[in-house]
Amino acid sequence: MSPTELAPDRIRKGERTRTRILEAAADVLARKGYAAATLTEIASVAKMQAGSLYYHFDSKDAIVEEVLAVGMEHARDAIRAALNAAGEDASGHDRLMAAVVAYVTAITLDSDFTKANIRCFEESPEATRENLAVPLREFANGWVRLIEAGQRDGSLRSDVEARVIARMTIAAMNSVVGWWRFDGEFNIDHVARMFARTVVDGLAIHG
Amino acid sequence: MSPTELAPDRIRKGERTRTRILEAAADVLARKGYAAATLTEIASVAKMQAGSLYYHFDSKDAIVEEVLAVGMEHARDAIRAALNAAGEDASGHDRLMAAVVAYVTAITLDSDFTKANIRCFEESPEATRENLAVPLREFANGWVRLIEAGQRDGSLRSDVEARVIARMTIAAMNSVVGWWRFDGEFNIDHVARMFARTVVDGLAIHG
DNA sequence: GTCTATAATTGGATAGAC
DNA sequence: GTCTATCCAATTATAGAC
Repeated sequence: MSPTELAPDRIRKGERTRTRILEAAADVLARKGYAAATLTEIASVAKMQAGSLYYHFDSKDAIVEEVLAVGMEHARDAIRAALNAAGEDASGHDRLMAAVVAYVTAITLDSDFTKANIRCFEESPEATRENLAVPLREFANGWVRLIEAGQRDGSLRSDVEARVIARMTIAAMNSVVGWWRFDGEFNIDHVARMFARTVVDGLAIHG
Repeated sequence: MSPTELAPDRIRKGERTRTRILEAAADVLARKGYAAATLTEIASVAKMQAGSLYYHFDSKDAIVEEVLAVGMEHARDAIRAALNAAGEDASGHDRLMAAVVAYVTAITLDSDFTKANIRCFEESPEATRENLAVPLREFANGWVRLIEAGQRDGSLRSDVEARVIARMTIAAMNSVVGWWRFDGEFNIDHVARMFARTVVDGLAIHG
């Protein structure tokens, strides 16, 4: 907190504009995908001109990268909260179930950041994907650890490879953002529970 | 068969070039995605110049559309063959299991056309997706019917919505092309059976 | 049928006024 | 901080020679 820093409300103003741009970018990226998302449209949604974006960001890819990173954080936070609610001593099966329901709910009902991340990560340039490799791997590893914990405590079947099933589960959950609509036929909580019942109970040891 | 048609070997020659272009396009589309696949690179792989493509096709999107359509046909054929082999009187559970193994195998080991379809369909222009809406819906409906048949004959659980689980299953299977490598850690037949065990046995009625 | 050359368009990025 | 004007690179598509 040095005396040379800007006045508090001036910081907030600059931050607000930056946030407005990121929200606009998340909206456009989620709807159009990486390549079709133009700076002109992002600026338009943010109610400014394309050139003005460069005062706040160095490049299109810098904007995209931050949107995707925020999307991953949102998802991670939602899962963490659900796992804390479930408790450390719940079975691996029950914790995986809770994580699936939380994640599916988060990516459909929450901000556009998670949707943008899911839709655009694979389409984005290699440099962007490399910069996000650490949080992405951490995200994937979280699912692997959940499954492995269930295999260890005997609540999930052990004759499948946790790393493979984790990838499969993530893809299955992510697909929901491609077709689910808020005003559609299915209640998202209903969808999330069907997923959990199929994938998680498919892993369950029945007895 | 009018007398004005071209000589047979001339037809074959023209067809071969056309096929070479489609194969080159499938290769590039599968590796780079829709937007990053340039006509220059497609032409280069097909050993010709970009301008020459226009003798055989009207536009980039015409090429893309045909590649994606062929990809869907390949996948459909692989599934059909497996279902025929399983037989009409196999249980819904066993037929779904056979279809999953066949499809996962097809999209990883077969031509680039299926991979291009899986990677590029969502990124492709709206007009392209609309033109392919009928075969796509037919593909999805095939999985729904497989699941519903199993629910009717009592071999699959009925407390989930077949349309939702079909979409989930398709996405889970498609995700394999994103990470599986021929020379990687996992045998694809092994992966396919793990998927079938998890998703299909997750739907199974245990007793 | 294929090539070379080029038109036409688009979209990311920069410069300078205000 | 934002705008307007403009540059520059890339890419689809066309024209005409061979």
